[in-house]
Amino acid sequence: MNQAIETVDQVPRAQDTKERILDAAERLFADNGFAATSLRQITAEAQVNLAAVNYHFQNKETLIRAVLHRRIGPINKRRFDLLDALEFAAGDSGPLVLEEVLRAFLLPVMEARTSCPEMRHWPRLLGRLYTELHGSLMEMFQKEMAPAGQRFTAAIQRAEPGLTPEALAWGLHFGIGALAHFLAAGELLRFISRGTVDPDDHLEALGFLVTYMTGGLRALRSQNKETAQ
Amino acid sequence: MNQAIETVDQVPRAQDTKERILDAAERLFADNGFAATSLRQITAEAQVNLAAVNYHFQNKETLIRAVLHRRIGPINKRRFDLLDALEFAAGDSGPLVLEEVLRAFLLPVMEARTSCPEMRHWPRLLGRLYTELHGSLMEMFQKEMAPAGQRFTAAIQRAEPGLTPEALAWGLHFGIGALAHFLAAGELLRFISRGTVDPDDHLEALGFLVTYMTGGLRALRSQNKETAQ
DNA sequence: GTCTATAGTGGGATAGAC
DNA sequence: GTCTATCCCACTATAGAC
Repeated sequence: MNQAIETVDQVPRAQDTKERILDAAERLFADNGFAATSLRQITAEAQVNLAAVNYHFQNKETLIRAVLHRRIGPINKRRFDLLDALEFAAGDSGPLVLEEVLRAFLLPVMEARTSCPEMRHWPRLLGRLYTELHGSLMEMFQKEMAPAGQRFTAAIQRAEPGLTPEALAWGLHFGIGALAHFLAAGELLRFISRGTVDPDDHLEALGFLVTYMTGGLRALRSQNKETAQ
Repeated sequence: MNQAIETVDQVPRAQDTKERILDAAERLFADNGFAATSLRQITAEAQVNLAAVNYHFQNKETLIRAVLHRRIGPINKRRFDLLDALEFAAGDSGPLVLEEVLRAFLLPVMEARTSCPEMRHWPRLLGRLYTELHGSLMEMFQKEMAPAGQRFTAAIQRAEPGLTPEALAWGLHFGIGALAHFLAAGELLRFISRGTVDPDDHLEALGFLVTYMTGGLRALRSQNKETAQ
C-alpha cells in the first residue's frame, strides 16, 4: 500500500529513467549485439525519450561501458567470496582443488541467469563481448577484469603446480572461449546434439564445463612434462 | 609475357570484379564483423563501383553467404582427406586415435592462415561467424557443415567409445568455442599471458588446442563412467 | 557489365522549449 | 530532467544512361 502512494498511475515510471535505459540496453545488447542495437530500440523498450540517452550518458559507447560496468563488480565480488572460502579451507599450505577453483570462477556467471532476475542477461552479454568489442571498450573491460585474472591465475597455479605460465594462459584462453561460445551460441548445442541436450540448464552446463576445463588443463600440464625432457 | 597481352594498363582489373568483391568482403568481414562492414568499405577496398555489389550479388546477405560458401568446401575437403587417411590406416576394426582425429578437424582451419594466401582470413571469419550470424545465414552454415559434423562425430565416437552422445556434443561444442575464441580474439592471449605467448603462431596453437580438447573429452568420458553407477 | 546519381531509410547526436 | 523537432550523416538498394 505504502509503495503506491507516490506512484499512482506511474507504473511504467516506477524505476529511475537512467536505470530503465540500462536495463533495456542490457537486454537488447545481449540479444542482438552492440552494433546491431540502435539507441531508438533501446529508448522504445525502456519507454523513455530518445534524448534521454544522450542526457544521462554522453553517447552510445559510454552507454555500453555503463552497462558492462554495472555487472562486473558484483560478479567478481561473488567469485572472490567463493575463492576466499576455498583458500581459507585449504589453509596456508594445503592444496587447492582445480575443479573447485574453476567452479568458483564459472558459477557466478552461470547462476547469474537464473538466481537474480536482473542478472539474467549477463551471460549472453558476456558471450558477445569478446568478439564484438574493440579498442577502448576492450581495454576498459580488461582493466576491470585484471584483478580476477590475477587471483584465479595464481589459484590455478597453486592447484596445478606443474602448469607452466604459458600453458596456463592457453588453457584459460580456451576455457573462456568455451564459456563464451556456450553463452552466446548455446542454441547450436541443440543442433549438434540433435535435440538431446538442453542448453538452458545452466547448472548441468557448469558441471560439463568444469569437467572439460579440468581435463584440458591437466592434459596441458602432462604434455608439458613430456616435452620438458 | 603472354599474360600481359590482354591486361596492359589493367593492373587493378587483373582479377574478375566478382572475385575482387569477395576478396575484399572476406577481409573486412573478418577484421570488423559482418554488421560493422559497409558495402561502401568493400567496394572501396576492391576498387570497384558500389553498384557492382548489387549487380553480382543481390544484396548484402547474399554476399555474406557467397563469401562463406566459397571457403567451406575446400576446408572440409581437406578435412575429409585427412580423416580418410586415418581411417584407411586404421583399417576396418583398428582403433582411431583421438588426437589424430581432432588434428584432422583443426589443421585445415589453422593452416589456412599461413599455407595458401587466399585462405588467410578464413580463421578470423570463422571466429566471427558463430557469434554474429543469425537466422537464415546460420541455417545455411549448419547445412553446409552437417556432413563434416556427422563424420567427425562418428570418428570421435570410434576413438573414444566410452563417450555418450550427450557428452560428445558438449565436448565438441566447447572445443569449437575454444577454437572460435582463439581465432577471433587471439590478441587477448597476449594480454592474458602478459606477452609471453604469440597467438600468430598457428601451429603452436594447434598443438595446444589438440592437447586441450583431447584432455577435455577424455575427462568427460571418465566422468560419465563414474556417474553411470 | 559498368558507371553516376539518387531514392529511401535509419542511424547518432543536438538545440531549445518546457 | 524531459520532451519535440530536426540536423546531418551513413547506409542499402535501385533506376537508368552508357
